[in-house]
Amino acid sequence: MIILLVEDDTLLAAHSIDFLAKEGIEVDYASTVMQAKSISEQQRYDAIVLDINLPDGDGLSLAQQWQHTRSEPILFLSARDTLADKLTAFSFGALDYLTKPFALEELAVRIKLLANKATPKTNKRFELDSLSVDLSAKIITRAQRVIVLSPQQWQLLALLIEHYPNPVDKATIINTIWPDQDSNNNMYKSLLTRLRSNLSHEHETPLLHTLKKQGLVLRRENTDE
Amino acid sequence: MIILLVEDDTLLAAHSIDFLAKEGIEVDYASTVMQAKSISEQQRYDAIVLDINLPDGDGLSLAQQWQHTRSEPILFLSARDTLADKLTAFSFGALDYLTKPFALEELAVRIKLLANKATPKTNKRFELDSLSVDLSAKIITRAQRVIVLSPQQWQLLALLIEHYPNPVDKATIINTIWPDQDSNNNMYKSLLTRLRSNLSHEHETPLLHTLKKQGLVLRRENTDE
DNA sequence: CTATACTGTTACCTTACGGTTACCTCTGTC
DNA sequence: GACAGAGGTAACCGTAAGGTAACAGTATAG
Repeated sequence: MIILLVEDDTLLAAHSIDFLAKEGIEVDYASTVMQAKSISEQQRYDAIVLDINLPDGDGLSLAQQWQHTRSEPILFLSARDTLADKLTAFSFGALDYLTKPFALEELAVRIKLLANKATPKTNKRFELDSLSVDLSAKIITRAQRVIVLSPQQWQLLALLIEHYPNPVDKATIINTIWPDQDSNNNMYKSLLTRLRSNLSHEHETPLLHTLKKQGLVLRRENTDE
Repeated sequence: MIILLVEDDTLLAAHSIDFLAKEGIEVDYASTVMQAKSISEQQRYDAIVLDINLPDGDGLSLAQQWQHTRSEPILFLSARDTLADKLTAFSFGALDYLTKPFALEELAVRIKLLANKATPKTNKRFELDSLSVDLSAKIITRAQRVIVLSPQQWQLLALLIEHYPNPVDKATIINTIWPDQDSNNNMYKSLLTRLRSNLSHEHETPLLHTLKKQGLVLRRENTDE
């Protein structure tokens, strides 16, 4: 079992890593948002433990960015123990929240629980029509042809796959891809056109359908009459 | 979503039930171990919330008994906040542990998380005659034929399904679909005609019936008053 | 420093959604 | 029987939401 720990208190981190090792939990460690991003690039974890206060940003926005590109369960650590803090964290995709100071034993137990819950989701492959997506390797093919997507396009596709076969609300998409930006409808339209054109070359059946006023779906059938 | 709450503090229980109801969580309630056992006999829950200290036993042993007979995720409540207490609870199969006093909001969030983990999203379906509606995926079929509805028509159909098998008052419909607008009766009539024509092509039996002066119903036959 | 890719921006096109109107049927009441 | 009032249908059409293409600014690589 391997987790990612992002925590700027190096002493606490050292103790944690030490203790978790005894519990059979391997730890990748980062002390800043920047580090966390680069370290985690090529790795899949069983869980991610995020401190909220970090020197170059905060764990919350990091979690938000990862919410739809990564599938790891997230546990937040924070000295802040007000209800508002906790609710915010959960709304950012946290699956658990531990206030400092905490016992390392409890952290270990909760990590193990999160990791166990996540394991049944080992199936990391998505198939629809002639489209095939490897979510962990980030490789997409359509009818034997390899497709390369830009970061934004990948984010959108991952979001749609995550909700498949249900549609995703346009507002949700915009909030996910442009978390802080002012929501510009044109950016959304452009992104959509681009993803569409990449996913279906030539005369392949379109897979991205928008339900007016309701959102965007990934489906096979052409729902025309 | 329905949960089982076992808690001997009736005041706390009442508040909790009240609050959870507002969050859309239905609660079966028991104040003792005995009660909990008999109430839960025939029911499957999305999660179980157990107080540890109970008048006729303790939540821990209850959890232990259920460990192999029931599959629901368990969250413990307790005023005891020592590490040992927590570790014990987790070793008895707890998936979460909340120390009293706690905020009802946090309880609600954690319950929802537990319930989600347990149930890998099953979409809500509605079936009537040859009509089949997937409310999450927003797919409608009538006798294998896919039906596409406009946003307003969706809203209306969803509203009717929500109240099925009861009729929905015309005023309610108008207020739902045109919340701020001035209620124009013609708009209502148009919408209704359009939805009807979409739902039953050709000679299929009509499913939308208006009961004079009472409202609109989804029904198989016109079994009027 | 050039080349390339990615994304934000603009301008324009197309479609079908939904409001409007006109007219029809049916039922009940005086 | 005529009229009122509710419910139902069909057609018309302005408009906004959705879709596309081309351009520009910025980064990143080589």
